[in-house]
Amino acid sequence: METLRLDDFLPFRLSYTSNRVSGAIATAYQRLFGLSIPEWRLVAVIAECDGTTQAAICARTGMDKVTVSRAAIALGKRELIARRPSASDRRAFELGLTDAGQVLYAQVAPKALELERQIFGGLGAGEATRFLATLRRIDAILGDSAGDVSAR
Amino acid sequence: METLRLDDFLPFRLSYTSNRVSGAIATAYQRLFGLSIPEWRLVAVIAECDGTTQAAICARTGMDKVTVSRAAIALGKRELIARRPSASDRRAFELGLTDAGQVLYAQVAPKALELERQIFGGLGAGEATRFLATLRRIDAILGDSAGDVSAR
DNA sequence: ACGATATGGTGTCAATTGTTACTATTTGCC
DNA sequence: GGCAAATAGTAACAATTGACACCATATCGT
Repeated sequence: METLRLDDFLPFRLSYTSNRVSGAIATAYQRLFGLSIPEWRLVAVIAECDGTTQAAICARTGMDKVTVSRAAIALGKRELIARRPSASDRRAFELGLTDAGQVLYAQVAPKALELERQIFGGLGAGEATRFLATLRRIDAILGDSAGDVSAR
Repeated sequence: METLRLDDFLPFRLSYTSNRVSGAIATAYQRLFGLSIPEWRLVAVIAECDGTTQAAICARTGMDKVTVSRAAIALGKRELIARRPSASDRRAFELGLTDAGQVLYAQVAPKALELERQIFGGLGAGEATRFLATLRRIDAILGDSAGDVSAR
């Protein structure tokens, strides 16, 4: 039997490292801006693409629609985003940053890039690029199948 | 201002892919063996290293001690692991697989390796190796500092 | 045009997860 | 030897998360 060593088992190591990175980032955002990870993701997506809807954010980020809904409500209450009823679909909102949201984003975005550099800047030349490419290849292998590899 | 694109933002992509992989694995283990991810990790560690204690498992896997405690109790109830009071430290248990646990492990381990191959086998030659090495480098960068990058 | 079905979004509930506090034992220090 | 501080493990609680049910609107087939 081929042996199994947890230390070399890729799904474990991936989860382990990812959790550490997420923890570090989450702490920083909470402390600096009072934003949870879902909330800051919404801010980032909306800044990139004004007028998106919650469903579009779900598709793009893989977050659950309930998570997105809660984050949107919270950001709305803090008046960081505006939720205008969509003209073309009266069930949906078009999400946009308010002025306050744009001010926040102007602080958040550079900080995000700085954190990224702190963590991934120590990698060798090309290493980060290859790493990102491999992550994308894994996504492709998992496919659009909601991720149930074992269902065959 | 250097632009921030969520699609290229490494902490996000890492979390995204890791969640998909974990989800796939978790579903498979739940369905096949009725094991949660913490539980199957305990089985794997104990199989590798008979007589370990819960604290050692925490150190090795980064899991919270409460999580480990719960998993150990659950596995004990199912009589997959035995929890013998440690001779040298009467607070601790020495954990070991029962006969039933070993039977289970003999099924679980090959399946784990097969799942790993299904997901990571599609990567190019050396790509998986480099990927693992990069994960370890990231761990090293984060250091032992409980992961608070922002605390400076 | 109209009924069936799908979709955007939210409320509610259950399960998971982490936080804090606690007991029992051990270790280090005087 | 005895007391302070640390550690192994657990319990009780709080917060996060996701699953499910639901309403309003939109889309599709006929």
